[in-house]
Amino acid sequence: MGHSRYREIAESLRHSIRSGAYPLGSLLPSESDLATAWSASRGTVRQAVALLASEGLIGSRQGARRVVLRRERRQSFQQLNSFAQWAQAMGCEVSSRILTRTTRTATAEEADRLDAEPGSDVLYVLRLRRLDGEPVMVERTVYADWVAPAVLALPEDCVSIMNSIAERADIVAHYGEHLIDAVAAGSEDARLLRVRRASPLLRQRHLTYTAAGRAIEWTDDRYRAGSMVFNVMNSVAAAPLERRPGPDVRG
Amino acid sequence: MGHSRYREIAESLRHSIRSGAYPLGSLLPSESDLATAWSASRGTVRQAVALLASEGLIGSRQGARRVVLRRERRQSFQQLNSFAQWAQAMGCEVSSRILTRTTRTATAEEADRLDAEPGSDVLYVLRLRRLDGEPVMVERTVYADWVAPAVLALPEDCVSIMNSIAERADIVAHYGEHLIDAVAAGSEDARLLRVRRASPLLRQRHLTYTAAGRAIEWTDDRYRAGSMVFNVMNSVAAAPLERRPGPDVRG
DNA sequence: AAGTGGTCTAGACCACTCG
DNA sequence: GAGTGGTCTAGACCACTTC
Repeated sequence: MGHSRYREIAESLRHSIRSGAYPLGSLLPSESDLATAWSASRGTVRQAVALLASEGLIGSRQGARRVVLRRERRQSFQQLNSFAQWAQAMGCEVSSRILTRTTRTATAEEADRLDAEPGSDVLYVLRLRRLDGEPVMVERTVYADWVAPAVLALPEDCVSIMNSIAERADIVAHYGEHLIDAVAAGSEDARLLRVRRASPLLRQRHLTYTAAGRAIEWTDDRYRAGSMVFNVMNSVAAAPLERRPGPDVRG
Repeated sequence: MGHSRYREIAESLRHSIRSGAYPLGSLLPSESDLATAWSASRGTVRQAVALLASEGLIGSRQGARRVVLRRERRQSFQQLNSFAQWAQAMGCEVSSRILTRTTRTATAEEADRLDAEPGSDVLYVLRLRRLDGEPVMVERTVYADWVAPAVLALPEDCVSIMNSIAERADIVAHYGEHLIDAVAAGSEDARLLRVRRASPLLRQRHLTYTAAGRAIEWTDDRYRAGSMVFNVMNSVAAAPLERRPGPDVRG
């Protein structure tokens, strides 16, 4: 993630947008103007503006100047994957407690998600997570067997498991897949989050992979309604988020 | 969306991945191999694989071959923005009915979202949407005043309002911003969706813009729990989705 | 008609992975 | 050390928007 010419140009444009030098709805300079201003080739300038477009800051259409759509940058991979890093970036005081940590046989779905043998062992972890002291999220994770020893070695108030196993065991997340829907609180959810049974929760299930495509964990996170919102920008050129039919669309 | 060389290459690779010629976890040919095979330049090949990466199908790391992460393609902008196009692509029979269509004064939030004068008029539309006959989603939309005439002219069982106003009034959506969370069903929601009051619903609010950045509509869609799931893939290189704090994170 | 972004080429050097 | 992807250049032509 070192410095490169196009990142430098992108960072400068990002700063100009954030500071209001290019207000919302205004037009960016043309590619050739930027190229001469930075004495870079047009290709390099295009890499810079493509980066901003992928962050949702600007939009482009053939034949017209690029337009400013947002002022602020979208958050990083780490912040989407890690509750702790998201919360800390927002300036909230985050705390976590592991309530259960047991080795058990994987269910059929868990084995499938983790790409493990049916009937093999997984490590199940139940955690309650708080923001500024308020219980906000219940997290239920199964870790693949090869990750389990690193997770078992952590203290029960560990703030970021993914962070810790990256540092201590060199297990690093590179890709993630996320499924987002709404569910009714079960009795355990209700007790831990201090809400009524069957009240609405926002659920984010996610599967995390290494760079080589090996599954690390499969997680079911449930947020108290009102405590979190997911946000996505899209355009005709790119639609990162997808809808899927739920299991009971038909009757 | 015409054909171009890199789209042609991307489509071919996408087909090879889907058909299993490149199985999950396998490595793609190198850029130079692809370039000679297609007698294209390396730049063009890079555009093709960048497209697949943006769809979440493949991952890349400097120095290593590209790896296959998924078999299936992510859906399009239209399918994220339009319930009708999403449902039709899945092969469901979709029907809609407009229950209310009234002109009223915009609330402060609506005026803000639509970038309109406070106190100006908007068109409010309440719709019930069904998949295969089952009520699945309640949609509440406010349209900007300049869009209202086109919407008022549509029949009450119009399947896709965005589609219709694109064809008839040349009002075309280019960008969208989406906020996803969970809410409890209100009494109107409960009656229309045939669920209990306060039961969980998945809410997708979205703001739609034209190519010039002008706001078209601000919508609150509520799905019966279990009828829909949002899906997103991310990587260290790109995180399209973002978390946000909800209004009541603090106590 | 002029300006702008979209596509494409044919090179080059560097940083990184892997055996 | 060989192979691979990441970055960059300096051109070219085309499609589209704008006036």
